[in-house]
Amino acid sequence: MEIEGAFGLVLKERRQAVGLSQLELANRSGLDRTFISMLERGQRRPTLNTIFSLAKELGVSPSGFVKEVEKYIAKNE
Amino acid sequence: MEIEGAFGLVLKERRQAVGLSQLELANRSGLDRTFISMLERGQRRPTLNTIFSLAKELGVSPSGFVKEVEKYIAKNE
DNA sequence: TTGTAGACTAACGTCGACA
DNA sequence: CTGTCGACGTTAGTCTACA
Repeated sequence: MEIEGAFGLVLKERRQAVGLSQLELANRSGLDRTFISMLERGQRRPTLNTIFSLAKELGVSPSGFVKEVEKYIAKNE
Repeated sequence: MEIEGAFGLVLKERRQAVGLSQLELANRSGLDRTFISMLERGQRRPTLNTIFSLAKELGVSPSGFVKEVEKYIAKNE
């Protein structure tokens, strides 16, 4: 499984778990809503700074976030 | 401390610990040597995919790599 | 609420050359 | 071995708008 695809799924999963809409997450993280939409669909690759911004609002550490991505990739080899 | 600065220092530290030159790391990771130079100096922000490529050659998981960055930032607040 | 489209700016990442 | 420079193509990330 490709990295950006796994990242998108983990992002969507965590965002919904926290109960935020894409718009709310966008406003809080200082990112654009349409960009978050593309991230969730695996159409964009986030920089490290973007990962930090998103993780903060999702109540997880950046490394914890990345770890979930790794697991997702490993699970779907 | 800024994210990219911390990332650069951790990258340099781990690369030297593994005993690779920037050129060797570049060749193995499929990235450009001058880009790695800029990363180490905190002048570029890596994407998630770049982090995965580098971590693989440095013998650490991507999340472990990011965790070191977090620690570095926390230590120097 | 989310996806998509287009147009845009800034930055990522490559490459060759030289100190 | 590493930093830097300039030039370049590609993509991250913004913004407005509409279904």
